[in-house]
Amino acid sequence: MQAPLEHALLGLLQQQPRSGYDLRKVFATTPMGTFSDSPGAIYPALHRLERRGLIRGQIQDRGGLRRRRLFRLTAAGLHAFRLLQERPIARDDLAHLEALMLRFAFMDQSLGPAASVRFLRALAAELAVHIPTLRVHLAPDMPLSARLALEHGIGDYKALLRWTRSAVLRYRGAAKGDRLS
Amino acid sequence: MQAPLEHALLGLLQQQPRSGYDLRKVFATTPMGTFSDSPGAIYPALHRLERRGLIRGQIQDRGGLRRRRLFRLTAAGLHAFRLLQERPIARDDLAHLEALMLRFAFMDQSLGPAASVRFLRALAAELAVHIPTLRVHLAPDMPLSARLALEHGIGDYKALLRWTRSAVLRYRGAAKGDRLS
DNA sequence: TCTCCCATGTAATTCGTTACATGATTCC
DNA sequence: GGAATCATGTAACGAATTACATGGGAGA
Repeated sequence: MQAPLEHALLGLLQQQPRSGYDLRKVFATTPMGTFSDSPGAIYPALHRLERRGLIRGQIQDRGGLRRRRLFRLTAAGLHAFRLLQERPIARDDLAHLEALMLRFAFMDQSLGPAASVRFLRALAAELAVHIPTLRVHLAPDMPLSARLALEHGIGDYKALLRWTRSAVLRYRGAAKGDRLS
Repeated sequence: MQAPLEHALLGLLQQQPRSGYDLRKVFATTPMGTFSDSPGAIYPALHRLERRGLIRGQIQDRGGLRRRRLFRLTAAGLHAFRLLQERPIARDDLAHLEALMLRFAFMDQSLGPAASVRFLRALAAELAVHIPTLRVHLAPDMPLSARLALEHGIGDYKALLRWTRSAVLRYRGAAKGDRLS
């Protein structure tokens, strides 16, 4: 299972049980808005995950109000989600940074802080290799807008690399804070 | 036509005539690697664009070597591409920055530097409205990885805002350079 | 001969989009 | 009474993915 939507759904359901409507609201109102909140995307995806045994929906009858289905991860679903979270960072993943960041956002809850730090280090290593390959495309005769766009792209990866380092430091700080309290 | 792939293909064909294979190589070897270079994506997309009269493929018979089809924009295709490039920046576009940057990369060639500057200003205005709405989601009790990911997202938009301003200055500098030379 | 690169295509399947359909409750 | 919100679904269509198929040339 490669599909980013299903990955996101598993991550959100791992946090807490939610209904399809709850999930739609997450996509409609939070920074996870890269995903569509349309019912035609979400309900079929939930049914697929349920058919594969990764989630289970429980109908709630709440006197009067329309019934809703609360979905939660099964043991198999939790396992599948952890596998997705653990998978090593590939070269092509750098072309989809939003997906990587979403993965990282769920990292503490799925695999714990130590895995988060490992993820940050692996990401930094990939970035260090990738960034120099981008500069090659900076030709002297490009249109200015093309050049600026490419410069922005490179700057973006460099900023991400700086972020990975500061994020590792934040984990150190958090660990020290734990010991002190 | 909303499809990002078709938008990218029109942009690349507007730069110069290319074959399907040429286009695949662009996606495989340049920073435009967000798009798939698989033949199952590109050839059908080219056929669609040709059926709609936006591009025209000319078969080259090059004694011995396998024939290739060189595609170029038609007048209708150029018009359609300009419309795509001109379209105002919408709120939801901010969730897909890569698509926006790609649009900008083609801006000088499709609409000229004045349009590029207008685009940068419009983008800055949208960002100024959008960034404050993200901070709301920084809750005190988030897992650290989630918090760091969100902080990165916000920092990313802020860096983009700074970039728009420096890019406008680069256009001013370029104009001044033109006058001086 | 074998592999790599050039070059174009199709078929099966899956997934997302748009639009439509339904139905209850709350608030004005 | 009408609009907004809660809540779940389906149908038609379009498009991407993966995998397969084909065929020629160049160089080891």
